[in-house]
Amino acid sequence: MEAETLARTFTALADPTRVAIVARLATGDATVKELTEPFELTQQAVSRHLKVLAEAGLVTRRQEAQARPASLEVERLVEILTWIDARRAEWAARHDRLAEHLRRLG
Amino acid sequence: MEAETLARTFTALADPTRVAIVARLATGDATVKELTEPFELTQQAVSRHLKVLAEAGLVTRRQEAQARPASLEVERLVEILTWIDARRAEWAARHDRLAEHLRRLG
DNA sequence: CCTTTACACAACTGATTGGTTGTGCAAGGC
DNA sequence: GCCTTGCACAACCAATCAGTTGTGTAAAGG
Repeated sequence: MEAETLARTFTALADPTRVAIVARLATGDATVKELTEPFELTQQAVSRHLKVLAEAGLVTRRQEAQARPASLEVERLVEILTWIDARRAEWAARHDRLAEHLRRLG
Repeated sequence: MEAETLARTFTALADPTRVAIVARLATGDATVKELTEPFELTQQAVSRHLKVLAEAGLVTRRQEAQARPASLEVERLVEILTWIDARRAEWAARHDRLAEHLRRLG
């Protein structure tokens, strides 16, 4: 994944409230109303946070009578997971080579 | 991990340049000078990005003559990885239950 | 010593962010 | 038809951010 796309996803998660919302949505869908109370925010604030998450592709919305429940898009999270694991692997490979080098020397 | 700590880490990665710097550091340590050219930034800009990454614990600096090379702190990345995987697991468990439910019905 | 190298700190600027209040609107219940 | 519910859009505000230029400084080389 390119740096820009990834940064956009990270930007959406660069806020404690949104991180908490994502954690909440992992346990089940929720409406704006349902998120308003626990997070002590106005309905508008929650609505905006969900919009940011939706624009980053971390969340999808659907219509259900007057309500518009939000669903977590786990695919997006997995993309981050994949990227991080790739970096971790590069890092680990480098450190393995270093250890091997030191082993040969000693 | 709490939402706030995690958001701080995500904030550091909420910029394409810093994501690219992290990717670069995964392949080996680098000085400010070495990062300036490929990213077409001033020395000061790179220095600031590294400071943000360091404050988030994603990078450490060390002194080496006049230079101050930056090292990736893979531990921090692993913390993100762990958190995301936990959310993914919750989400998956929920969807398994739903599938089971539908299977029983059908 | 004096210069060069590699870097950090400070002040400034324009853009973005997270929050607010105010308002509008579509879907149901009565 | 009217009221309530659930939500989104718009305007505004203070704070933060990413970048710039300008300047200071510690370490190494001549």
